[in-house]
Formats: sequence, structure tokens, C-alpha cells
Amino acid sequence: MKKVERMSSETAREYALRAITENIKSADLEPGQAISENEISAFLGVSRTPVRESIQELHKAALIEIYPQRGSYVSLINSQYVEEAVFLRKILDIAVIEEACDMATPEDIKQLEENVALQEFYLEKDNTEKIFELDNEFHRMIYVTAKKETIHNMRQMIMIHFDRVRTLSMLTVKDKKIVGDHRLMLEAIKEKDKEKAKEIVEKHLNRYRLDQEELIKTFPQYFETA
Amino acid sequence: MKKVERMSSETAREYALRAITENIKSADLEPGQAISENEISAFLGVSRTPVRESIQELHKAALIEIYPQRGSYVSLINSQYVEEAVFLRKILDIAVIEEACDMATPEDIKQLEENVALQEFYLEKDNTEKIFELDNEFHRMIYVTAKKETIHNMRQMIMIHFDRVRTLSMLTVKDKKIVGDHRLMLEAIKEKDKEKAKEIVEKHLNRYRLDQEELIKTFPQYFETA
DNA sequence: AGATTTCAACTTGTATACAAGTTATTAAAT
DNA sequence: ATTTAATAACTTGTATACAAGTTGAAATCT
Repeated sequence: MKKVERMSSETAREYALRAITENIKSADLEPGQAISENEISAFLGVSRTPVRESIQELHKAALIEIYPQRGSYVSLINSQYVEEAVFLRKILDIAVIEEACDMATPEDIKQLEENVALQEFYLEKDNTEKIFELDNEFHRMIYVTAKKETIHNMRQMIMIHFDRVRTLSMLTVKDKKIVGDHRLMLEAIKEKDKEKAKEIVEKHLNRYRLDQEELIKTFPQYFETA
Repeated sequence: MKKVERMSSETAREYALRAITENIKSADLEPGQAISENEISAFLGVSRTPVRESIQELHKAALIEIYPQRGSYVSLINSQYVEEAVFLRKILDIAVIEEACDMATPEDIKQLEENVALQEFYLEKDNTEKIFELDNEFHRMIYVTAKKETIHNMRQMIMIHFDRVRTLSMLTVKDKKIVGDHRLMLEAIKEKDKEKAKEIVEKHLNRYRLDQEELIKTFPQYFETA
């Protein structure tokens, strides 16, 4: 488990949840690894209560398995969950960008425009980290434009299953292609062209297609045996 | 708050979550109502810990608002949430039944067939409660057939927002129409006819369309003022 | 009477003690 | 040496004590 700095603004519970979630995403808490409420609370410097509540929440999201009186474990990667995450992201992103085409106000478009311009700026500078942040923000803005913020929160939660597989696969997509896709999505929204928007989103998501078979061979101990 | 019987098989935490959730769905815990961890734990006969964990979970689902050191309240009905729930249900149900058309095995179809036959049986008997149970099970079976069980769990959570509005509106759809729709969905799956399946699902969901304007006039205190 | 202060009664947040059950080690018996 | 039994060290589940903050009523002062 890697150290995560506690921010002054957050409660013990928020800190614990964030720290554990990040460790699962990054696989510093490995799939299948045993975790102990006591150990984690000692490591984070908070009591068992906030740690326990965070673990319950991650259990609810199927990221931690709890065996009462026996122990808790980081969930093994379940191929079905990963596939459901990919499936869900696709149908949500398409449906939402179509809504965004109908609903985008000039103000929404201005903000999206600004975001993409920044992405293009940092592309020149080769600043992958900034692009990563702007990427997340860009997709969130589309959900907000379509008045689907709650659904976006849900999307985030289920995407953790995909994120940790992506971490293992070290899958990276060329920033240039990503930023280019975003520019095209913005254009489609401006033109209110749903069909075009849908096509680009599909193409965009296909860039993140990964070979699970390959990954299972490399990290067999991380995957649930069907 | 109405009494919910504790089952011998469930933990204190499971009992508390189920009891509070049911009370919110049925509006026995009214939107806007103040709730206290102490009061609820006394009423349910469990300690604050499991009650608190349940409240945290419902807070995460936007059904309870927590103001630290001040109090917690059943969330007012937020029209945007309700609309997001309706939106989500529609795109999910359509995408999933299309998948089910591709993936249904003879065994899946046999089970769906049995379920619908039972619905038709209880329709004759005028047993609305049984039909309600079978209805829920029918939709879950379609998700399972499409290997989308995780997504179904998520659907349940967000649908609570819609359920409690439906409770207030006393919206009831004639059992005969519901069962008829289910028979048609089953046929579409058997025929692997995605287009037909989609059309029926859309028609089916439209039966539950409700007039929020009307409801806001009747229960203004239950709704969040935009 | 009206404004101000004090304080008691609440709230949730966190820490901790104990309950109940599992597991692995150790010791004893065969 | 092997099996069995006892036990110590863990686990999560639950209850409770206390910390920190809010609120409103009662008491006090002007």
C-alpha cells in the first residue's frame, strides 16, 4: 500500500476512502491481497471506524470481498465486471453525447472549447498529466451539459474495474489521437450532429480496447477463475 | 417510520439498511424529514454503528443528506434525479434486452417462459402482489441472461428515486397490460428480433410516465425548489 | 421590554472496548 | 511420529464513550 497524503480539507472518512480507492486503482493493493481494518487504520493514522466505512462502500462496488470474522480481500479481477464496465461506458457515453447535442447552450460550448484548446496547448508541451486531467474534465462536462451528473458519478464508480485492468496492461493511447477525438466531439456537439457524435465516441472508445486473454496469461493470480 | 420485521438470517447492518430503504421508498420516511441515528437505532433495536453505515450508504445514493454536527434529512425529491433515473432505465433496458436477444440460451428462455406463464396465472387470480414480484424477477432475469447482473444492481439503486415518486403518485398500471408486454418481450427474445424488443420496451416504459408538475402541486413540501 | 449571554440538549464524527467467530500454532496424548 | 485438543492471535460485527460543533431556550444584564 502506497502513502496518500491527507488533505486538510477532508474528513478522516473521505481521506480513508480516497486512499484505499487510489491504491486499488493503481494495484498497489493487489487483486486478491488480504487487507485488515486494523492494519490500514494504523497505516493511515485514523481509527477503524472511517476505514471500516470506506471498506463497506468499496465492498458495495464489488471491489472488496468481506468474509465475516475471517478477513477481507481486494477483489480479484472479474472479467464479467470489466466487460460490464466497458458495455456501460459505451451505451452511456453515446446516449449522453446525443443528449448534449440537443441541450448544449452557448456557455457550455464555450467551456468545452476552452478545455479542448488547453488540451491542444498541453499536447504541444508534451504534458501528459495535464491532458489526463483535462480529459476527465472534458467527459464530465459533457455529462453535465446533458444534465446527467448523477449518472456520471455512477460511471466513475463502475469504471474503477476497468481502470485497474488498464493500469496492469499499461495501456496508453497516444495523446494526439485522444485530443483529436475530443476536438471532433466538440464539433459534433456544435453542429448538433448526433450521428457524427455517436460515431466518434465509438471510435474513441475502441482505442482503449484491451486484450484480456493476454493479461490473464501475464497476471493469472490477479484474475478470478471462471 | 413504519416497523419492518427483522429476518433471522440477516445481520444488524443488513436489517437496518433494508428497513430504512423500505421506509424511504414508501415515503413513511417523508422527503425532507429529519432523521436521527440515535432515534432510528433505538427504534430498530440495534446500535448506532449499523444504522450509521446504512445512512452513509443511502447518502452515497443521494437519498439522505448529511449536515455534519447538525443533522441528517431524507433528501427532498430532486426532479433531475428522477429524470436521470427514467433516462437511465430506458437506455439500459433497451441495450440489455438487445443483448439478451443475442445471448439467450434455451434454458434462459425456458425460465422466462415459466415466469410469464405464472404471471398469466396470477392475472386470472387477480393477485397483484404476486405479479409485482414476478415482474421484478422477470426484468432481473433478462439482465442475467445478457450477463449484466452488476448493472442491474446499479439500476435498482437509482430506481429508488423513481419508486418513491411513483408511490406518491399512486401510479398503477393495469396488470393486464404489464403481463401482455412481458409476453411480447419474451416473444421478441425467442425470435431474436432486436427491433421488436426495443419497441416493446419503449412502449412498456411509457406506461409509467407520470406528471411531475401535478405531483409538485399536491406535495410541494416534498420537492426540492430549483 | 429587549438584547445579550450562558448553557443544556441535541447532532454527527471518531475512537475504542468487547463480542463472536476463524485460523494456525503449540502442547499434549496416543 | 502422528493425531488430537487446547489456546493464542487474528478477523470482522456491534455497542458505547467521548469529541466537536450546532441550536434554541432560559437566564441575565442593560
